[in-house]
Amino acid sequence: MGRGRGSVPRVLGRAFFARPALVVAPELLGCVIEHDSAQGSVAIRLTEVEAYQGELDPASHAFRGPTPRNAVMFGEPGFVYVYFTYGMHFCMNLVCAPPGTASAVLLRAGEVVEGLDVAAGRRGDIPARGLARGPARLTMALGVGRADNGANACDPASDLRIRPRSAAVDVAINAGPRVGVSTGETVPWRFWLDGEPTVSSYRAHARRRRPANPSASPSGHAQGFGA
DNA sequence: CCATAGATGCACT
DNA sequence: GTGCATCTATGGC
Repeated sequence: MGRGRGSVPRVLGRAFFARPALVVAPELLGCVIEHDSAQGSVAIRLTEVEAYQGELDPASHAFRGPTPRNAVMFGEPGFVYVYFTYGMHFCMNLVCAPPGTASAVLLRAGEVVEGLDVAAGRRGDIPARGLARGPARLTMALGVGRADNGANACDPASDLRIRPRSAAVDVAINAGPRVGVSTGETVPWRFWLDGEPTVSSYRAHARRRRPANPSASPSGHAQGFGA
């Protein structure tokens, strides 16, 4: 499904990912992640991502060096790092920077542009914009799990691959603090497309037994650059 | 819309 | 044992 007979899907190249996550992340907005499975293909146009800066980044799984779990992050750019969290959710990253540098971009949300029925079968009968609104929801809608850890998204023959933007991004790219992270960093490492209903609403990580922070931006559609 | 609680497996201290 | 790069259900406004 989704490709002409005998043609090969166009994918982003290794060189695109062989740069720091902070550079790659905003350029991924509008690109399309696609997964083939026995149930059919699902494609999602990315509307929200987050950069993780490996050993420089206290919030990164790679902050304390390589482990069996995060090994893929230290490997080839353009490969997929899938992790399991909260006892029930999978989230997926695209690895950035040359091997040895654990830089990666978390895919946080997107718009299902192909395989709507397949995605809905996995996520249930909810408004379409909610199918991939949130990193674990996006992964579920795609049908991605443990088995996809280490897949090469730059391989056109891969079941899990990343396509370039099919159209220019004609809205503002917003930047803000990451979700679930409290490192006190001043650099905004979360990026999203302005006005997208598929962007997950921002919550300043519901810390256990701590009052809500009234100074945090409560909206998923917060201000853009320099605002 | 917003806020909170509970679920639940596992990597790592 | 602790704490998750989270989600859903349920409650209030």
